Amino acid sequence: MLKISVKVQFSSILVSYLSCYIGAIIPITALYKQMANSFNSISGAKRSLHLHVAREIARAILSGELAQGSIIPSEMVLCEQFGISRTALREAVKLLTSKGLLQSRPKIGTRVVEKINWNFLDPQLIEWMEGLTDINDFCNQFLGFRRAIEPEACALAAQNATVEQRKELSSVFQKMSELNSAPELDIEAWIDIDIQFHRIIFFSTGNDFYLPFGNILTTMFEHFIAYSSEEGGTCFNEHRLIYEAIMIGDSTKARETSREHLQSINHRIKE
Amino acid sequence: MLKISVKVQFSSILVSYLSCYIGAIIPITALYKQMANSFNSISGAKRSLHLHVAREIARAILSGELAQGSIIPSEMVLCEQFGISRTALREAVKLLTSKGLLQSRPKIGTRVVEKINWNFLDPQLIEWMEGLTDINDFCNQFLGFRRAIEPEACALAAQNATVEQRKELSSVFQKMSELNSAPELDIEAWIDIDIQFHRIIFFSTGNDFYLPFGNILTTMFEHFIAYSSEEGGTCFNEHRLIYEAIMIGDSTKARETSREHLQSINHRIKE
DNA sequence: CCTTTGATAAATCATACAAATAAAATCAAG
DNA sequence: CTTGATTTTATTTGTATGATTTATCAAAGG
Repeated sequence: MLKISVKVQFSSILVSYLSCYIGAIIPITALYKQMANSFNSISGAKRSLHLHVAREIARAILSGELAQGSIIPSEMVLCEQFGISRTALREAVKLLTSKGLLQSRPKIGTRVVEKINWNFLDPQLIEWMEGLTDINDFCNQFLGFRRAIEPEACALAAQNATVEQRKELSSVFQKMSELNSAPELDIEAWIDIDIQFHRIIFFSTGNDFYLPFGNILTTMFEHFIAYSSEEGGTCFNEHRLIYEAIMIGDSTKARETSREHLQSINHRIKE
Repeated sequence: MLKISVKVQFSSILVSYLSCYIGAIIPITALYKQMANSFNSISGAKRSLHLHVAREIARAILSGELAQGSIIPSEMVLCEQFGISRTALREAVKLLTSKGLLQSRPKIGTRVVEKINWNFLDPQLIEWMEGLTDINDFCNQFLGFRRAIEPEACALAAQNATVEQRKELSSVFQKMSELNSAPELDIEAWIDIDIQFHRIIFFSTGNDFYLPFGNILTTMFEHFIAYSSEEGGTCFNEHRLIYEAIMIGDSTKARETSREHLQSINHRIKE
């Protein structure tokens, strides 16, 4: 713990933010250690101190409480407020710098970068948005994005998937088929296998730029998108069409079926 | 500088890597400070020590010298090899962890994550690939990726661009037109304005998920893709068609013209 | 087979010093 | 006295280092 005298004047923004999310009076270290276990299970994101702090700062940025272009409080001030060492804080800042949220220079301080430069395609960043945006709008934007990516990915997969990948896709589809024919839909299992289905397609494109979308899709499904049982049922046929097109290597058909699939679905929102 | 005695046995992989890229004998700190100025101008990436180290480690991973799933040498060993403090090394590792390249746990060490989880859509990561991949293949993959993203982005921009964004696009197109009608094509200026043209389109989609592609495209153009003068000429008409479609809000036409543009181009490779 | 214990590597803390630079203070020329 | 250039100073991030804590594997012991 730092021993310098407390400066009374500091960013009112972050203070209000802190009191909102953590409570500014109790030293965060104690509070954190107290909560560590209960939080661990929720998202697995609080294992390390710097990650916890990074998340808090990121959410302050994403929510707009720390305005774009503004200078956040200096390292010393933040260390006090979070009750952590400079090492931990700096690692948190480095993490956010890497994602395009912050940028720091000597004497100037650490600045919140313009939204234009935020790396929205980072799964961790997407996770951190939970509860900060209008989920409905967010999911619709994501859908508008999937409509660009997935049809092309399916077309490429139909063309480039290796034998092993086709086998894997086949076995996943098999499980999908079993789940679908069961008397009652096991939603948990369906979500899991649905994610796997789409992941394999991205990995089968033979194009490195499509790889990250497997994780992005997974994050979105696990944090923002919910299923209804009817939907799972109706979706199966569409998945079958995509599957068949990829397996026979018909890229045009794969693109078409995927496009139709994405036109028909309407993401259900969590909670 | 660490004062512990040098352990003779360490990862031969990283050693060979080091001797290859930096030279293992001279302390890196000195060497780095010597090179700092000359490097600064090249990419601006060497300003800080941890960033420099992060880049080196990242390139060792991207090139495959540090195998996926393998454990990299411990902090102490790496500190010695790079001649830096643990602080700097840890910040470098945090940076790479944030990009999905590394993951570290107590007692285990720091592991290279599977390629599946690498964040290929991070501009910095793309920058670091310079010289490590077959550029031709890399650019073709990128083209296969643009073919998915850009037509949709153009369609969305036609639909959602604000008045200010349309004005901005218009002014950029104006400059494009001037450059095109000049007796001799100013390639530098054309690249610059071409990048701006596409950036504005991404920013005009009204969809946050498209925002990162502005920077990705910029990075690719600046580091991997070269222009020939004839190409700039033939491209102008295609840009005009896209521009007009967006300005009149015809999303279908915007999608089509963009698609045609991407079908016709054949990325020229740098050098 | 299960539990305990020890060794090890990362995680965090605390402190010191270096480097960069914005802003203030100083100096020089008109 | 004013103005512009220059130097100095103060502040903030950057780097280094050693101590301490925590998590986890692995081996010893019940």
